Amino acid sequence: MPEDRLDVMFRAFADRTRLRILNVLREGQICVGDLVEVIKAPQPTISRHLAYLRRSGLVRCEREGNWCFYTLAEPSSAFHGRLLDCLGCCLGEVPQLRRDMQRLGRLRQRGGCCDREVISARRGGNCCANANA
Amino acid sequence: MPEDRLDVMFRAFADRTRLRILNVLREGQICVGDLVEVIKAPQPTISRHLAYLRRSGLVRCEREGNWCFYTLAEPSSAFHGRLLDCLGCCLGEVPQLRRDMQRLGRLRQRGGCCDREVISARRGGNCCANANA
DNA sequence: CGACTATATTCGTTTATGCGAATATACTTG
DNA sequence: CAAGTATATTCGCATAAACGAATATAGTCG
Repeated sequence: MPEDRLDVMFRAFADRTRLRILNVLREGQICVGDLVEVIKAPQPTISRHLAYLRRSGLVRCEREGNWCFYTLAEPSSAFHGRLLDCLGCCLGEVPQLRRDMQRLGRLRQRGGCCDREVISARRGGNCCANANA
Repeated sequence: MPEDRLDVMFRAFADRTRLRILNVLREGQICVGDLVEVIKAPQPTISRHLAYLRRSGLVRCEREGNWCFYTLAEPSSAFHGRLLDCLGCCLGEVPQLRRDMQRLGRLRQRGGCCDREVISARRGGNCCANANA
């Protein structure tokens, strides 16, 4: 366990985009495309922050077909656990996080980009508003 | 209460020197000169980090004659409280913090730079190894 | 295998952050 | 008020961190 793991974790929380991602993950697993929708940031930005969070040990990623589902990692130490407690308190202090939760709720209702039914119903047009194609 | 107060607090913890200062403050109030001794960093560096911590609301400062005594601020929110809980866990994960505590202990034994007895006993030579004079 | 979708990474640039050196300020004491 | 001590701030620089744009990779499906 590297000596600076702790600094890296604190830094993860110190960036607003990463904090928002972590907060969204509290509601359970989510795929990258849905995160892009909820956070409303470009996909590469989200992926880069997710990479940071992976390296820091705060999130885990599980691939399923084309999709990568991210979840909060199980606390690996007392410190890690307390940090997640902080996360729980953030909602009360940052309106932006509440707005994210609202968007997440609406997204869940209509089915995210990796929802099987949604996918089969969809003819053309891709999931996460990639400006690429 | 500014919207980004929370980010600022997280960032306070994300710097190793500031984390060390906060950890030392858990033992009670301390003057800047003693902090310089314990952390073993130049005085302007310490003062700059203390300024950051003051602005973030994490520490308070009380002047007494020539000395400024710093203490951890009372938690101003649930979030703030949880953040301090994290701080308590850091000791178990960062050996450097334990070494700081040892230096602090030894310093307390022989009396810090603002110890009245030490001051009166001292003839010439200043407190905090300022390279200025 | 080729087209397509979802996600990840790289590159170049901008911006934020920390530091050393120098200096300023606040207070005390003679 | 002058000298001395403790602390704070400013400035210039070096490094780190975040971002947009472009591109690469991994998987699916026909």
